[in-house]
Amino acid sequence: MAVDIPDVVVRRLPTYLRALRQLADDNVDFVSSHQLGERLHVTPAQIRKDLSYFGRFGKQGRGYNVQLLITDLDQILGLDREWETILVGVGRLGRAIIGYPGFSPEGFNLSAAFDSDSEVVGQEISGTLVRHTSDIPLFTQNNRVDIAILAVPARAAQLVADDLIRNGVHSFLSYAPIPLEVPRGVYVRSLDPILAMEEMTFYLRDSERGGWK
Amino acid sequence: MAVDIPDVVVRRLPTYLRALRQLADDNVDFVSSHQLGERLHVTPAQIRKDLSYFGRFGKQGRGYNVQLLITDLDQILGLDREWETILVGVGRLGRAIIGYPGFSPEGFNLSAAFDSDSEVVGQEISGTLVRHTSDIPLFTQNNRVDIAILAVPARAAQLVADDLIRNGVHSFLSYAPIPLEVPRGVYVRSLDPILAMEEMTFYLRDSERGGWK
DNA sequence: GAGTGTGAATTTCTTCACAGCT
DNA sequence: AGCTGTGAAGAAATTCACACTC
Repeated sequence: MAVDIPDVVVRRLPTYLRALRQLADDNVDFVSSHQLGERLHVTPAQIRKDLSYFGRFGKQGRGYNVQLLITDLDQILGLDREWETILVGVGRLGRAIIGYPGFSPEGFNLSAAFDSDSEVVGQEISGTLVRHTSDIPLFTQNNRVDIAILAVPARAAQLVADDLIRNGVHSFLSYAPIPLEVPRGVYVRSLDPILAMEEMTFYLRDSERGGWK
Repeated sequence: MAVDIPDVVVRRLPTYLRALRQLADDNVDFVSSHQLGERLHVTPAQIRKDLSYFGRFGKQGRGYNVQLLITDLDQILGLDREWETILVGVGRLGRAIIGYPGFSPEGFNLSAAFDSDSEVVGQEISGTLVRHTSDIPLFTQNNRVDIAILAVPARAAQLVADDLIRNGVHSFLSYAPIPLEVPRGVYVRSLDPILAMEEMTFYLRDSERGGWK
């Protein structure tokens, strides 16, 4: 049972995994924390320390076996299984998400899409049938839902999330530009372009042409 | 000249600003760090400390004047002006971004969109003409570009970024699921759904039904 | 010889606690 | 009386540095 892993560590693991997969594609067998760190702009010590929370994966003098470490990280991150996801909100962004080919290779299966607009309900988009949001309770009763992806307008996001939580969903990837208010034990990750942009403008603010760091 | 502001602080400011705007909409005149912190699940001390990096905005015994603090944060974050942005990649995601109504109220003006697919070049989407990526040099010569939003496939992202950097763009919001390799002085913020999902599955991994925190 | 794993040192970030202003 | 702003304390994260293993 994972006990006391700092959040920042968990946040870095997927990036390590991605770099390792790339190395594997390039038929690299072993990689040192130094080499990996160079690729990712992370110090070698950080990589070693991060991994040490989970076990001992390296070989002294050699580094890490790429394939083995991929397998281990897959298991640590829970990527050695399928995750059932649903999408709520089938507007322009929702459609882009449905059609996004990146989820399925990682084990994320989009099992259903929901919208409240009767215009779009009943349509099949990129192979997924769009259901009415009022069908959510029935669907969650009969189907496993591990993660809900929210692509609804800001004003609807909280209500939709509340509804999903009531129906047993406790993990969200939200594209809505508002902070969702959720009870303890519900996990939310937010992808908010506005927050990201506003953070950038701070650094851009008084730097016409480079060199503000 | 802003000197030594921790990154984490800058990352929180936009969330404060957002909450303050909401309070302003509700005609709240003054807010204490305690009240604001409660809304955002942040400790009052953190808010006070964060703001103290930039000046003294509060009134003892009263808290912060909401309107005034909004104005100050707007200025601190550089949101008291227009920012010229361009979009590269007009696929499904790119179209969603072009149509997203959230950017313009924050002062982000999408001045052009680019794609390499001749099918879409020349089309006007949500009022923005799509140009060919080969027009980027000419465009950047004649127009200010503060931030480029990348919505291109992973395999194209690095090349597109390199090209833009050569043409003087040094700030990116990237939706591509790869870590962009950029020279010093170029700022990249990445919105990567896969990384976010993989972080979540770690916490979900061995918790069927809540309580893993 | 090369590179891990890890306590210890260091740096960074957060919280405390209170003097001082309104 | 109430709440800010901030040094100082405390906690967390990162980096160092080296004993140890392959």
